[in-house]
Amino acid sequence: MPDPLPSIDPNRRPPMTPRIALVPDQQGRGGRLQRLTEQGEPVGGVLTARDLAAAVAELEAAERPRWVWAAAESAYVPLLAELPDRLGRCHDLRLVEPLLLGHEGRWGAPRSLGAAWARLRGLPVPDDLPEAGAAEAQDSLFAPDRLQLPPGTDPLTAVLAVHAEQQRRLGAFEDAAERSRFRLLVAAESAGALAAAEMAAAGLPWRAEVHDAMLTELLGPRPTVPGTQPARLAELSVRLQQALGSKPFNPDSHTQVLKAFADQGIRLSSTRVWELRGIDHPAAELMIRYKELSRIHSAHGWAWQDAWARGGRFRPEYVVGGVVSGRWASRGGGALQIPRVLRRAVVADPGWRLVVADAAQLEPRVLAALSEDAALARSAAGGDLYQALAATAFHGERDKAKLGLLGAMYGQTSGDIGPLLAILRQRYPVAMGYVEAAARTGEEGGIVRSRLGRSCPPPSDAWLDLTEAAGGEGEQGPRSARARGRFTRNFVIQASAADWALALIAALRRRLAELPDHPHLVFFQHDEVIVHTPAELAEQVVSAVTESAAEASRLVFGPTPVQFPMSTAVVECYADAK
DNA sequence: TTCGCACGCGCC
DNA sequence: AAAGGGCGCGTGCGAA
Repeated sequence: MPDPLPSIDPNRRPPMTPRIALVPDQQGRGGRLQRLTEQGEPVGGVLTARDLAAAVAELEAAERPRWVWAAAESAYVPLLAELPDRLGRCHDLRLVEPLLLGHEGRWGAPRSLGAAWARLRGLPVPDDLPEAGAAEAQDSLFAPDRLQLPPGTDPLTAVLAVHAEQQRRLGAFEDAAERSRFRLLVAAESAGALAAAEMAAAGLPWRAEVHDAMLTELLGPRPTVPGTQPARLAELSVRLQQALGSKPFNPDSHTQVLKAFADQGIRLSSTRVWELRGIDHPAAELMIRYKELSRIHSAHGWAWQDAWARGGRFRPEYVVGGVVSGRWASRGGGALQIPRVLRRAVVADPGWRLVVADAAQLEPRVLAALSEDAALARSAAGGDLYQALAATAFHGERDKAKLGLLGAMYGQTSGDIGPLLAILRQRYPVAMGYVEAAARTGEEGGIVRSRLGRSCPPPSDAWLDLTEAAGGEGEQGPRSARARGRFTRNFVIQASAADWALALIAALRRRLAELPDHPHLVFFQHDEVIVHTPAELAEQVVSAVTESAAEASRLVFGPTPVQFPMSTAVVECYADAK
């Protein structure tokens, strides 16, 4: 019986894509290949390749298979520089294993190839190694074998067995629609592994001289002696001490700052900027300015540039599935937290452009599609969702519509948001009922899942003890129960938005590969992508983005009146995109 | 000296 | 006036 939803497939020939397992040699450039059926049965013999990249490139061109490997870090990254074209599809065992474990309620079980192999064979299951950054792996001549296989185990044998087992578990979903969506999740997560490796290799174009000029303007010239404070910070530090009439103190120390203000009779509960803003004292403004500049210096200053943005590219490392909701995390350089002010340094190469695209109001649209609330879907049928919501329910007051909807998705209860939530509940009972049901499930210790089937973590033992002890007393249950309710309430939306974004990335990288001259993804941040492209292809890239968003919507949500518009900009500099 | 935590702020 | 989901990371600081 055909699945009700198609899987991601460039040639629209689902679902029988040829599969080839790929295992590189421990050293050298060779490796082994094994053709597989969909179920993971070997077909024919093992092919040994002296030049793995050449063999892979040839098979990719001829068959467009789905490559099966233990992990992209070990199987794809080393090949990347030698392949003439990107690979189209893969099944990444290391990423699929935790998706399956989570769905099976075996959250937290070790996820390496070796662990999956051990479970299959009834062997002692090795713990996962702590995550290692790329720099760490490169520095070590004897990088640990991250596959965690028992000594003497043939990696190809383990890859084949674990892959067959994963395919069996995927096929074991009883509900056909659920199975189909989870298969899509597996394909999309694996596509994420390809995209992440490619983006790390490409890097985000970064003009060090622009960055340097900005730092110099804000902070003063780069200190020649490492470890000394830039001039502006040192000046502010002195002026702070004068303003507070205090002995020298370290403005980076919360305790010392609190004490210095307290000596002036100003009692602060923290040194947060919003709290300082309410203080009528010259030192407060100086402190705020100091924190602004100090933050830029320590988080994205010259040291950061030396470490992460050399050779005209910022090269972070993306961690696919690094957040439980399915959002990506990053390791090194704070890739997902580039301050807006520094976007001036992100500049396309000469003759090239940046296509900056973000999904407008993604999360409320996801809520509309998930909950199938017809009234909310009408507001999400295009254009400005908050404005449409305001026109319908908030007398045109957009701010109130936005605040209310965000509050509903995050579980906010306090402040003057109550009346807004009441209006939303009355006008959009289906959508509000959806998030409230998710919250109740969480409060009761249950599990919720994203649209494609990514599971949230179960409550911890400590949480169970706490809520047990509280015995459901109190108006809304104990604090920890309500906190978990907020988490699961948000999880269904954030994780489903991540599902959609992964599908977008998968579709977009496929469409980009069809264009000449390799426009390529260089940045991905939750609901935003940047493509670096030859200028003459920019409009085609914009079309590819728009089409990919429509494809992602169709794949993840099926037929829905909800639109997921992308706002796109073709620019030379990232800072000009908004 | 090293490690882990709290804080605070950057991004979504 | 503060508030409410998810992260990474630099700094200070006390414990080990």
